[in-house]
Amino acid sequence: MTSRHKSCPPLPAELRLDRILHGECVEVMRGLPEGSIDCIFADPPYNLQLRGELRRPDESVVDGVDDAWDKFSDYGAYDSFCRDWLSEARRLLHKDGTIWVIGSYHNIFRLGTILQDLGFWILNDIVWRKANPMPNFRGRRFTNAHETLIWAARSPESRYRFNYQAMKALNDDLQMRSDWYLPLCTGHERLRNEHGLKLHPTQKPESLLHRVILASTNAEDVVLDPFCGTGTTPAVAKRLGRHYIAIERHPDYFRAALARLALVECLPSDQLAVTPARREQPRIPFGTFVENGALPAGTILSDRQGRLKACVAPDGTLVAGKQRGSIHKMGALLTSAPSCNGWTFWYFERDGKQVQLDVLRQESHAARQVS
Amino acid sequence: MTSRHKSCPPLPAELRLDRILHGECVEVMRGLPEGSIDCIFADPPYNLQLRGELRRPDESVVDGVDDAWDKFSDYGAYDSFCRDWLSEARRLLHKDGTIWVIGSYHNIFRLGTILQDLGFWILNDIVWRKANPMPNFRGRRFTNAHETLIWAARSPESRYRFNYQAMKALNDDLQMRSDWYLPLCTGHERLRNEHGLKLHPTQKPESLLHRVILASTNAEDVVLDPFCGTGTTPAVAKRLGRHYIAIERHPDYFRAALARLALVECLPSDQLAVTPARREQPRIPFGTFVENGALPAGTILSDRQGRLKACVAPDGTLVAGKQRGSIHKMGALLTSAPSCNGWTFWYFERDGKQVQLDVLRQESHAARQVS
DNA sequence: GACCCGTCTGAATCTAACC
DNA sequence: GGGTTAGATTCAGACGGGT
Repeated sequence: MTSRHKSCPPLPAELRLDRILHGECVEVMRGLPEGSIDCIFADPPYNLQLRGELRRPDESVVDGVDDAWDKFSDYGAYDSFCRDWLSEARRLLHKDGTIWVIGSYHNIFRLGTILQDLGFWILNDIVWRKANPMPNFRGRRFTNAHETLIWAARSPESRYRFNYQAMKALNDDLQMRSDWYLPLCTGHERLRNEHGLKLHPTQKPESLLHRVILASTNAEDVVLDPFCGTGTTPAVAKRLGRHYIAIERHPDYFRAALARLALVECLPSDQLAVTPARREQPRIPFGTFVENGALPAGTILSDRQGRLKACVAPDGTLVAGKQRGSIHKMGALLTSAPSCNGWTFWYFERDGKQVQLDVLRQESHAARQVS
Repeated sequence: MTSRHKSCPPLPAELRLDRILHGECVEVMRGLPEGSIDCIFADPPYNLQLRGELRRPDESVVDGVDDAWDKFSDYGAYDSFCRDWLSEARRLLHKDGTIWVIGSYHNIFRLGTILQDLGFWILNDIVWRKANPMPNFRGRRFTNAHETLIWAARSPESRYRFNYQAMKALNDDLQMRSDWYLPLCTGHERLRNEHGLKLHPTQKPESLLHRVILASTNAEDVVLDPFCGTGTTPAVAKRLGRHYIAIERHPDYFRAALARLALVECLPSDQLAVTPARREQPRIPFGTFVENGALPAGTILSDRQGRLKACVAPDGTLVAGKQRGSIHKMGALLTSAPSCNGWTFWYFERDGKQVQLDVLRQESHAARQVS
């Protein structure tokens, strides 16, 4: 990529850098000069359409998002809102600039379609796999354990920046994949008010922004966040030696972001080094081997002596007589033991020999390159 | 969910099950009866932005790749094609039916938007994390290591099927998350022609369909795949004891699918069962245990901490002070909770120990199985 | 200080059968 | 079809207090 700082005329006088601006995002963006931004990160309202109160099994109430800023009358209103701010975003982007947007299934398909329709060129969709998502309390869906980011260049012709080697280094010298495993923003990082309540319902973790900014910008590039909330994007940008412009409408969030930024210092330039990636523990559910046909449903397992037998069901449970349960539970049940490691207890037949279940897991670990 | 097989009039004579149909998907779908399908899996053509040559869904080549109008017209043509087949899909779906679509960032945002606009209700977006994705050779993007599935009900009011316990069992007794780690279709599973070349460019792994079908259908449900390719969906459906209707246009794929299905056998019905939903187990009224003397009238129940007490009345209600009601209502009343599961809330004394009420019910279920 | 245990919480479109 | 009620339903991680 030819950097803006090399290929373009000097910045217009009206672009003052490293500021958080208080106001409506589209209005404020209209006041910024065309082509002046290298990278945009945007975390717009999700239009969640939540219907009622949700309680955990222990009857405690989930403190969900019920703020007015997330409510839209219908898809049309949401689309119109997004076309407006994304059009402004495209005007502000340098011709080689890129944009990141984050969302969930409620809104990400609208965002992706509008990006494509406006002429952006999608480079990747990235999955933020949450280490500690909220469970599905009613057991009616899969646990919603991820959010999606779209990374797009201003146009198909953009010679965009991608710090390939930095991403590879961040991932133990393997190419960085499109699925990122990161924890939620909790603990001390989560900003709280004087009552100890979260200040913002959806504060993003700095680790996420760290990876985004490190991947797609250079030091001294200009990063814009039109919905900056409590200031995660400008905070990480500042720490990593990038310039920032951030916009926030809500006075509480705006004040919190100002205070937060005052405490952030830019890393010395010789320390803008990568942080090590957290590797996930590879855990392989037994059901995996039923799905992939290594142990198809109907297979008979036995214990080492061949005295106890059980049949594999399509969902990875074992069945013996009228009883059904996991490999561990059934091992315990049939031996009247308080507990049992099903991986080492059960055997299956392969090439006429009895093979311990755990062998499958070991083989799978060996084959598995990236967790 | 009330199954189609219980709540609906008999299938029209024209719905002949367990067939692969040769033809254009929309045309063939038009010939099938409304509301006759329980679940649809669709892997439509991705078709966009490939190798500088753009093709419309009808395979005609779009020229003028650099022309903005043609790009728009290409998205428009793709959208129009998808609105057509998704509208037919919605007509065919039973009111409580669900649909799965799979795609990549090239098309999944168009699909998601159209699904929402047509009135489908998204339940989850699922990320298929590929165990062995193709690396990014040019080092200009993140390794594209996943595809996205959208799971949606026909409408927000659909009482859709989700085999929660089976999915939990498949994942070592933890809720199944929205990110699935599965290998690509390779090796013996990959269909090849006489030259050893892969027969279909994007054959999906059976493990993916196993999870999809197990999660969202019952045995004997009807599964439709409008773009069945080499027949992965009908093959897994048949093995798992589901009915199928599959559509394929390309004669080579159609023939391969026919040959493949001829070799697939359905699992014996006693091996098809998965962990049942507790909701679907036979209900046992609490009063049963008062009648049969297991908990005679006059028995004192307490909560787990032993702080709240209530007395069992002859009709199976509980009495505390001036208040009387079901085990659930009294648990809710005494804790000021909006609701309460009395089975797990109340304890009684047996052999000097506090035993949860639900244990009685479990013992009764177990006894019922044996008899 | 180390460890255990109980408590709290997170972008959530979160019930279904019966009368 | 609407209202009522039975009863199904949670995982990881941070934090704080007690041993």
